[in-house]
Amino acid sequence: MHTHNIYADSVTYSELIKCCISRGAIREAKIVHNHVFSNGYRPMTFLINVFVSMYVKFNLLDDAQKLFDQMPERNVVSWTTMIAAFTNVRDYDKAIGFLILMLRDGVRPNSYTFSSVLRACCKLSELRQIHCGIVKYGLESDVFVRSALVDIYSKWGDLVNAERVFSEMPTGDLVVWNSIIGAFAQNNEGDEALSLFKKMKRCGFSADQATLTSTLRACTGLALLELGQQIHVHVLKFNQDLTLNNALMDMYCKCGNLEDAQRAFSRMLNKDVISWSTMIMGLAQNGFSQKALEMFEAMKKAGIRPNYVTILGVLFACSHAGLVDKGLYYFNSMQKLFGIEPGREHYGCVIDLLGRAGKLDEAIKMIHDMKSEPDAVTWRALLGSCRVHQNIDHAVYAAKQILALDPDDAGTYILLSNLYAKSQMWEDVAKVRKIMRDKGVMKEPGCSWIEVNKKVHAFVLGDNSNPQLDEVIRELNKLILRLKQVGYVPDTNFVLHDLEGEQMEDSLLYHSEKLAIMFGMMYSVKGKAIRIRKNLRICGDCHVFTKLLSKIEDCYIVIRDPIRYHHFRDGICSCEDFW
DNA sequence: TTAGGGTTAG
Repeated sequence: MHTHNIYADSVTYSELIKCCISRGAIREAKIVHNHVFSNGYRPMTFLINVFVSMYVKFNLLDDAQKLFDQMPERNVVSWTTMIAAFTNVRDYDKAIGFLILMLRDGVRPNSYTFSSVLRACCKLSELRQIHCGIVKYGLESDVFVRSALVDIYSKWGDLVNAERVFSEMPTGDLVVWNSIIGAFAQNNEGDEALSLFKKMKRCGFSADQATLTSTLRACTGLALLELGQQIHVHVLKFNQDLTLNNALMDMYCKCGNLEDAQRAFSRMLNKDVISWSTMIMGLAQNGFSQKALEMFEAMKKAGIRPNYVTILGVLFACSHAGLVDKGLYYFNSMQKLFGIEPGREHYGCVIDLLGRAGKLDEAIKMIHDMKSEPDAVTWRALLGSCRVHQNIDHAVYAAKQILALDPDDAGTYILLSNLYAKSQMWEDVAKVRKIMRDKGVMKEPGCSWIEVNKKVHAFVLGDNSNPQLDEVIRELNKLILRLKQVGYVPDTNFVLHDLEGEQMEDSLLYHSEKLAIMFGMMYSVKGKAIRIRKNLRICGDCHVFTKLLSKIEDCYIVIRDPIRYHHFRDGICSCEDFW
């Protein structure tokens, strides 16, 4: 048989190997391999490629490489198979190394090669070089190459070039659309992601799992519950897609709708570590710490191994419920119990945990004990606690550390100046304000969003462009009067700077969340939850205001700030005034 | 006739 038609033999062998691969028959495949290479038979390059890729598919990369090394000649497929294999196991160095060897060998890369190797770029400059290669070889219009380019530019945060690759070529398929929608969704540009989603549908493409997952992520970022619910309808078509259901659950959690999140969670037949971690973190951020910890126990019982992120959720729950001992227990034993080395973020949670509980000295000690270098986020956790406990000395210390690492951090200047103001240290307030002016550091204006009838309404402190603003303020004034009659006193401690009396109270009265809540009360369906998302953390006065309001007007209000959620009902907030 | 792109939790 060996002396007859080599080509016909090769085709037969490759069919045989395909059979082995589809059945996962490694032993049989190896027998075929040995047979082919015995008796001095010299297989064609394409047949050896089949064996190389067979070993790759069986995750036997060493065997694949051994065979590759022995090949008398290698074509573009041989090289590309190895490059793709290294990229898939994240051995990016080797993938790029093989690309260079391939070029040196005089083999011309094609669209398969580039679509595989792009993920292996470890910096933007490397990516630019490979992009040049793509243009040079005339492969920039290949849809596989384009989707890979869009994706990798977005992973490096370069949305400008991602968008350029997307829009400068008229050709495109669903995956290219998914890449660009995912690019914006992953970089917190939900609005743009959603508008591309609409555009995609107008172009006649229908959404698949990946599209819906990214679109849900955009809704999650913007807290668009109504739109998210609309997408939920389409999710049902892909009933048990794990990734998509995880995204759906997260959307409900981040929109403060825990009932639907839990409903989605319990409907899932398969749950992975992300499903559980999402639910744990979702419960914790919404103030249901106890439930989050119960969920963690259930997860372990279900035999799912916690990972780095899971433990962050657990620590977050402990810290926001004031469970110091429990949190410290998990932190101190995470290595032993789950084999997870505490990272910077875990330290951040524990510093927060200690700080909230008023153990500021222990929190500082924890920072000094950290294995990794503390970063601005670490110090901010401490500063937040100093704010809660009004500890000026430690606050100044923490603020200095933050500003050394991040000199333009407006939030830190504001926090510091608020602390000084609260302690009536007006000279220090003025000093901080002066530094801000000199450095040109601008305070991010407070902004709140509310979705009513699938439309998003934004309220920004000091911005009068909203046409309904006058009406909202009129109603808000009436409401404030009613609240004052039942004991509401605006807490001017939260107004920074040098305003006095009436004026001081004014800027506080119109904080963006108050406007958004008022708008919600005026225009959304009565009895329905009023859900607000805001860009800054809620201030103490708005917190008091909203609690009282939920009681007097018998309404349910959910406010999501950048860190956590507040559910106001019947005069009580789910955070138990601890945030 | 072998090789390729997009989706989830902090």
